[in-house]
Amino acid sequence: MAYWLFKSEPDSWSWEQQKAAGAKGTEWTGVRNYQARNNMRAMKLGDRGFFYHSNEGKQIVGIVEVVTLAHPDSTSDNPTWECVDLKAVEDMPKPVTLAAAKENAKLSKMALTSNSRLSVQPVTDEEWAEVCRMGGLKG
DNA sequence: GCCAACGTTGGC
DNA sequence: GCCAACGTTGGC
Repeated sequence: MAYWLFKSEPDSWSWEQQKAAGAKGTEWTGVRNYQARNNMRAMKLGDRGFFYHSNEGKQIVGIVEVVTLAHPDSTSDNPTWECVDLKAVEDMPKPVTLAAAKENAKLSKMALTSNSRLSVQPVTDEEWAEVCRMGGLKG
């Protein structure tokens, strides 16, 4: 299984809204960046991701799961843009802030800290385990 | 609200 | 195909 990180501004799409979408999940729309789209194309059913609030909060607040493979983004006329569907799995018992991630040497190579502009990022097994530990989850 | 970093666009 | 100009993102 692969791990990912999804960024969203809570003003446009928040963790609360994601949870409200329930078990069938909802499209992760609005990605208009090739690198981010390619990451979504590489996703498989059951892959997991962190849900990160940018701007406001600047912290990882929950875990999501990929419930459909990449398909055309229904909010775009251009079939170039694709997205997956995500469902909320669980809250981070203790949200992991960007500041905390930056201070952790094990996370120094994480895309979140080194390429903050990328909205859908790969996460390594080691990074996943470390963030889960910081957040109070087993992983 | 500012601005640095990055990605995209478009003229040549 | 290069690169300057521009727009957007997101941390501060």
